[in-house]
Amino acid sequence: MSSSVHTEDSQWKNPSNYSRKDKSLGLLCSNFLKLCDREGVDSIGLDNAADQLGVERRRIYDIVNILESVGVLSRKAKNQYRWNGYSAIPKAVDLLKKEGLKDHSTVSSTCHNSANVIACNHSDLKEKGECETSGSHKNDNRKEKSLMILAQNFVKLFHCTDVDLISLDKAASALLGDMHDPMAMKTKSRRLYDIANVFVSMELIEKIRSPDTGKPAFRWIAWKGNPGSPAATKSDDSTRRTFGADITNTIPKRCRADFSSDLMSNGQVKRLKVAKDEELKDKNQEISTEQLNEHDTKEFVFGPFGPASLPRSGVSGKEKLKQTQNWEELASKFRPQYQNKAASELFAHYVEAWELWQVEAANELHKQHEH
DNA sequence: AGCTCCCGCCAGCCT
DNA sequence: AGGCTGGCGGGAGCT
Repeated sequence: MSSSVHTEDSQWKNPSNYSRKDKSLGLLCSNFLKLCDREGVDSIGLDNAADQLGVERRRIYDIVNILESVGVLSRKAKNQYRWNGYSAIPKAVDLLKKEGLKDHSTVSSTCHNSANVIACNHSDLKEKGECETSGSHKNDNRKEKSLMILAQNFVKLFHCTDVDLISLDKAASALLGDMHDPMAMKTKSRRLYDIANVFVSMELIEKIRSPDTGKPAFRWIAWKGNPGSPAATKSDDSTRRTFGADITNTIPKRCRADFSSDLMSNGQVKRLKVAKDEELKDKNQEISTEQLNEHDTKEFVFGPFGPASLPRSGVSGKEKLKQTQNWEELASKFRPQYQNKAASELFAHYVEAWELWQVEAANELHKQHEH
């Protein structure tokens, strides 16, 4: 099968034109997301993805593990992952946040700072209550070090601590806990780069240079944005690397005015956003379930909106219109954070589909009233 | 020169 | 036993 998702894919096979950025995890992630985020895609086979993306399977593991950490994917079976979509992120992050805050209160007596609290927490979304202090089991030790757990802990750093900007050093040492062996730090940094590049390509975080140290630092931007902060309103290209994940980040950083009010604090904005996202997700799940019930199968699991060509769900016209209005209201308050090209196109498609569907629903209701 | 991170080896797990 | 999964660190590209 040909690779339609490679951007400029001709040169990367040519050694003379080889550029490292063509193989970056961030770019690969973007391509992988393009591959998944399409009509009719419900599950993803790793082999298939690797083939289509023209990379070895090993790289796909990295991507899926990180995506799984924020709920975008979930493992279905060996070699098979379920595509949950971007709309799953807020819920997953909220879960992580709750988990992180809960652990903050339970282990804060043994951990010295908020960053270490995160590192002390070995649990993940699937395996709660397994925070073993000894780390005696090899398996547990391995799990603790897994990219998914690291990614989740990385996310927690942003959501369970007061810090806005997390430096590479700080993140690495936080993810390491009390251990500060240089080699371990180096290893952790490598993994951190992997995770960060994927998150950057998803535009969940951005990488900037710390104004104080000039060292790289990360900021959560997906919806925790502070409207007044410089990085939230303009792109700081001078401080950003131009290869790797940043290749997908050429567009100035998102405008968050749509879902952040001047009258609200950061926390309020975030809580509101999470609530909205959850509501949106719940509605989406409702609709998806109906679609699936009515039409066989695993055919479609869409993102936040269903395309116009979708079969009608079983809800009544009135309910449908009400649902439509709710969605419209939500859509007007909330704009997706993913402003890379693929996500923009996808969102444009959803909006268009949604408008069509809305008109049809209104017409149908109108007809019912007349008869 | 130091930072960044791709690449693939290989150990552990699963079927 | 063989395939799958993914931690890990060497070392090359990049700034």
